[in-house]
Amino acid sequence: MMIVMEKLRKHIEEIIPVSDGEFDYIRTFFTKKRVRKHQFLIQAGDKVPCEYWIAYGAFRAFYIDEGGREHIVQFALENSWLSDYHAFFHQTESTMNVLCMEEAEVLSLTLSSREKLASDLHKMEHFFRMKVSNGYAAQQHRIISLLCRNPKERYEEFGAMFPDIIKRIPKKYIAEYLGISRETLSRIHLAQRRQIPSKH
Amino acid sequence: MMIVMEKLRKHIEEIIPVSDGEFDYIRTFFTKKRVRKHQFLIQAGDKVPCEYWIAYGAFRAFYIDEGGREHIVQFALENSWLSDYHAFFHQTESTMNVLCMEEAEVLSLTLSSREKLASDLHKMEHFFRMKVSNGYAAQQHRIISLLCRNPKERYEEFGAMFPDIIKRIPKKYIAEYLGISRETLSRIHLAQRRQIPSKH
DNA sequence: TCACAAGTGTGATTTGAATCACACGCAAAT
DNA sequence: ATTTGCGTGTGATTCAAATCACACTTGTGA
Repeated sequence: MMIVMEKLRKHIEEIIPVSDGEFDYIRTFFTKKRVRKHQFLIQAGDKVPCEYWIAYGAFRAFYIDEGGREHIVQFALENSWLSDYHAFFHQTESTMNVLCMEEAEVLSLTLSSREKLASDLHKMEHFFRMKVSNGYAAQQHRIISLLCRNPKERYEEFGAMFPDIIKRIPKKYIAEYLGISRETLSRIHLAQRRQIPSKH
Repeated sequence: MMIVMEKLRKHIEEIIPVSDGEFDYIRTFFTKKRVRKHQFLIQAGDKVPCEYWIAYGAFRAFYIDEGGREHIVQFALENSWLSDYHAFFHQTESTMNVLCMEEAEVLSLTLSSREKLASDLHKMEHFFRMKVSNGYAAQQHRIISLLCRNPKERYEEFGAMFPDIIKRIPKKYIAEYLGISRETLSRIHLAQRRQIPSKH
């Protein structure tokens, strides 16, 4: 649908101005894809030719450890970019899985397209730099949170930062993101509900 | 010293080719600074006008939590870039401290210089994008390590990835980086020495 | 060179969170 | 409409790592 491309344009224009002519060029690099719930966008062991921009829908990117436990690396809702970036940049096999949690529409961008876009249009190089810089700062925040805060504090901070995710995503996955057991998060969550009695 | 600038040029040329003329321009944005052991490069509460490239020396960037405990965000040895990037990008007050651990020489770059350099020279925009992309991937690795691995595994992984840091930096700081208590790391370390008897 | 600080080792004790085990309600698939 | 599975709540138990307490060793600045 046209709407998806228009949405991408809006997203890009949050960082850089884009003329009609430029966007006609930019759009040619992207390929639209519909993804259904429970479908994998990336599976561990796959080559990772693309990164994805989420027009709408919800994904989780997770890593499975030796013991078979899932650990969530990233949640991605609309307007997020998503891939196994290590595998994507180095064109190696993925160590991560990316699974669709809500029916989605995404635009994919291959590495060569991305690099061509960045080298052809200085402003797109700038756009990608800004995006990854923000991601870097956000990840640093998460590292500090993992190092400094206990489960309760991490959950509260997460809730304050991402109220939309708390509402949409099952708690068990929030627990996997925060490095907390399902049960511990349930008890924290209960304690919170006791403090703030329901408003209806 | 000239040598420092030459070293910077080599560092940049690992990513992009740079002509003599270009480098004469690039170098004008950087300011050399000597830093002594125990000196702060950034203190929590300071404005953060610059990021720094380490020509030689060693720094630790750490965050102090409410309980007064230090948590190490980054070690930076020669050829690393270092700042409180959140505060730097947003030109707000630092929440981190950066302390010199070994006499150092650094080149500082203000935010406006950095952005001018990136917008004047497309290839420098590319350079900075590559740098931050690599940092992003490295941080993601660290997050996965914090989520998936126990203290022993984290220490062993760290040792395998950064043998130079293990040698140069006191173990107590490694512990703070890994989110482990000093004592636990000491016991892990002892267990390792028992397994691999000393070679002399 | 001497004294004090910083870093490390090691035992005993405590504790926060994981794990185990089970029940219950709701959503989705047939 | 009903069965199956997924997400959640909750108690009992275990356990890994933090904390506490102290000694020893090394580095270093006056």
